[in-house]
Amino acid sequence: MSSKSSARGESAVPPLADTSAFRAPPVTARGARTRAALVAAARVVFERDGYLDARLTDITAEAKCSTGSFYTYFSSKEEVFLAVVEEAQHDMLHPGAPHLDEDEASPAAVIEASNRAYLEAYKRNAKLMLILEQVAVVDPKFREVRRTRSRTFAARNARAIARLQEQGLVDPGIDPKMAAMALSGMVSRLAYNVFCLGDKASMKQLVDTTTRLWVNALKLDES
Amino acid sequence: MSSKSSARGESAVPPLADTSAFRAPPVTARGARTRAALVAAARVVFERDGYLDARLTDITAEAKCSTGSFYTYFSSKEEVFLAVVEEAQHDMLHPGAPHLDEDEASPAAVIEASNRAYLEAYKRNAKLMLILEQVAVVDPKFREVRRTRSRTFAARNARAIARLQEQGLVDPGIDPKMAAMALSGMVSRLAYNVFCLGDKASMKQLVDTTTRLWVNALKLDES
Amino acid sequence: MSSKSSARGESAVPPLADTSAFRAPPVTARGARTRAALVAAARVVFERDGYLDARLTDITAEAKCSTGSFYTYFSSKEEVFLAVVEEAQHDMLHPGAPHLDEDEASPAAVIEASNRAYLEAYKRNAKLMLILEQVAVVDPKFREVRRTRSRTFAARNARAIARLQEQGLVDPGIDPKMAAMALSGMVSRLAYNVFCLGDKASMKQLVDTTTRLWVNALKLDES
Amino acid sequence: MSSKSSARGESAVPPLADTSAFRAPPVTARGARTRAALVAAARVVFERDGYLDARLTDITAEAKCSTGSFYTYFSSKEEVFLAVVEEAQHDMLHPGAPHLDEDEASPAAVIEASNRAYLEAYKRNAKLMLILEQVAVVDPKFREVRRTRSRTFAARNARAIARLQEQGLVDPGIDPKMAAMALSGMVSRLAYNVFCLGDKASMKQLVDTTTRLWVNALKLDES
DNA sequence: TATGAATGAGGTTTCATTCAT
DNA sequence: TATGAATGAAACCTCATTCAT
Repeated sequence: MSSKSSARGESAVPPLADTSAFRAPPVTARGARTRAALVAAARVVFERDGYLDARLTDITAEAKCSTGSFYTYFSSKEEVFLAVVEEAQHDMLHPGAPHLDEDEASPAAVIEASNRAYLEAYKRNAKLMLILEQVAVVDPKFREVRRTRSRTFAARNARAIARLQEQGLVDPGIDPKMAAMALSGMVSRLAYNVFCLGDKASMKQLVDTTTRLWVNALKLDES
Repeated sequence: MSSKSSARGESAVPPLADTSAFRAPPVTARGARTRAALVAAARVVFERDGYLDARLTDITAEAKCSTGSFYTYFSSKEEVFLAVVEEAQHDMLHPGAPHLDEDEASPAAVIEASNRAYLEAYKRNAKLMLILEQVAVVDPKFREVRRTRSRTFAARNARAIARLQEQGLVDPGIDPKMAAMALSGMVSRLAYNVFCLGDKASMKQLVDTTTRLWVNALKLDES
Repeated sequence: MSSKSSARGESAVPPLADTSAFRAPPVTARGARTRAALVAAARVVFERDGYLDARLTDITAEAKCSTGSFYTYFSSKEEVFLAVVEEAQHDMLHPGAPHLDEDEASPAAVIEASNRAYLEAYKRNAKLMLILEQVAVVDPKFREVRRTRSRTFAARNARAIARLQEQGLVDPGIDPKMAAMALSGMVSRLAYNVFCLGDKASMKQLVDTTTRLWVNALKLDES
Repeated sequence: MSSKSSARGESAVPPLADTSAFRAPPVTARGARTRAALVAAARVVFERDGYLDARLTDITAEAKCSTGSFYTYFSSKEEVFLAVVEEAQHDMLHPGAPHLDEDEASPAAVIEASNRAYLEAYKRNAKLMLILEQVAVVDPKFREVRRTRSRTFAARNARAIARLQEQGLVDPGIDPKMAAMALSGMVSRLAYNVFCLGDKASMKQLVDTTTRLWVNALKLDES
């Protein structure tokens, strides 16, 4: 259970948790295949049944392997869930869509692109995010996973706001960290309400509204 | 167990659920005391252990009565939880603090007072809100309770924004409903992050930031 | 889990363990009946199948009650076993047979009566003693139970030897405690070998041999 | 797996079991090394975890070889344990210490030397003896191993007592076999209590007490 | 109105052993 | 001779709810 820090290259994204002390990773190709099948199967089952109602035997059945094999790679339901969430989290934090060149595009366009990317990634992973929200309430480990996402976005946005303030484009009376926390939260809560809880709004409405409110809230000078 | 709306006089707050079909309310004074003790005990146990880990026997033990007595007043765990949440929800929607007179105070002052009242009510009920968030994910009935709160606030705010637009004080390009949803969500998500998940921010920071962002976002004319 | 000392009146026998913190004892007659049935059933199953192979469901089936009822009275297999062993231990330490009056009977007769009583009690409880021996190796709690028995006998015998030394009837060069430990061990090991492991010897041989060896070993003056 | 006796030359020690039908002994030097590493590792793991809790994977990990390799040399957990116990049993029955010359030394000195040798060998192998005691209760094959040790000592002692009776040095009223069984048991039970269960006594106390009690019990004429 | 004993379904987890490479 | 992934049966325990007293 010792905590070895695992370098992840230049990525600014902190790892979800120390997974190095868990089950040993597979050394053969067959092992890797089985493990991957289990993670994929787990995602299916978790999204279908929720965390609590997901039964390990359903996961192994879906992965077409025996119960025992599950424990070759994971030591508990919690641990597969972490593996599944880690994949999704990666997609959330690094959506494939190419970022706009911040030097060329207008700040408003950058904000719009960023909000759209976030909302679309959220939509792709909505079911899992719902489950994560539920588990995070109960399990501190997953609470941390969830907060890692929030804080990563908030920090990213705080830096962007500060930069715009330096350029004289944004209301200098604003605290970049608090504003970033509030505005990021606004977007994610909206995403949660719409994609997870079923509030009604189109993607266009979401992108337009969030972008306009960001721009207004920051008093972004669009001249 | 289905949720029929039942008028409750002039209150604008929709009831959480139809409680008329549940257990008959206590008729004797002793019965009323026992029931009250159970609700209080349930709040303690739910806040301490969470919904799923709360055991009925712990609640009855805390209330110093027998297991059987529980079923004299409630027909299930769900039902006591509803009773507990109903109390808290009432406090959230009708915080004791006197509202400013909207006709005399400036719009910004009204927004600030409103945000402060919300944040303080959230803080008082944070533990329970956390549990409710968890249960809402799983149980549609409580999802409804949660959304009732969101929509009550959003609707209230949407009306206020529309009124300010009519008075020419707010950016007419804004969709009052979407903006209200987004801005209310911003406040509640902030409250959730800080009071439930432990993010760090002072009450002053929260009130100042949310107020400024609301004012900016709406392009509220403060002249 | 707090450890309340429970007085047991004038008995010199220490309790096996603190059972007061376990499940609450039954308060109704029906409860007492069920609990007693479970203990009796447990003894049957443990003696038949051994500790490890004893399944809780076999015990409840034998006691004609549901699995759940088991957990009303005991929190684990370990705990019923303790209850069963406690009964047997009581029989071992207080065999019903009336002790000889030590003032009137000759010391050798007292020794013989004592050895016979021990051997007969051991024979009655042999199956359970075997199981206890097995469990004691693994579980410190039961190791303590087992040592309690050894030490109770050794202490009792040490006092008797010391008294005889004071009366000038026994070799003064003997250390009463070590001798008692050794001679008590001799009898119990013999009992174990014969009644548990199947070595062959008649009760008469056992009583005669142990008595003679005790008398000789202590150089008991029989004049 | 049945236990056929197979002569092993002049040794008076009966073999524990027929090992000829087990896995073929290693033919290469590497194989011999692996097998030896497994036996050594098994002793470590058995002493540390007990028989039941010892996992084959722990043994192979300790021996730094793969799971599969285990089955190249042993066909089951039982079989390694037998190999481990056989080594220890050999040490118990043939302690390296040179026996006194029975023709020259006094009988009491022979008894003392014999008891000391036994107690010291027991001390060396105490942990394993504890495990064996546990397994013997459950598995007839190991019960036999254990009884082999008891009976070997008892028989050896019975012959010695009979010889001393023939020489007129010992109480003729004693049954040599029963006395040997009882007195050997006394020593081994003492060793078990002190070295396995943690009763307190020094080696000197043990040797002095057992020797004196033997001498007294046999009414050994030391003139 | 109060009591507390009884119910019972069903998922998680373990690890000796096999066998394809 | 060495490797390590795959197998799968089997049993403990929980706790919301009922109901006889």
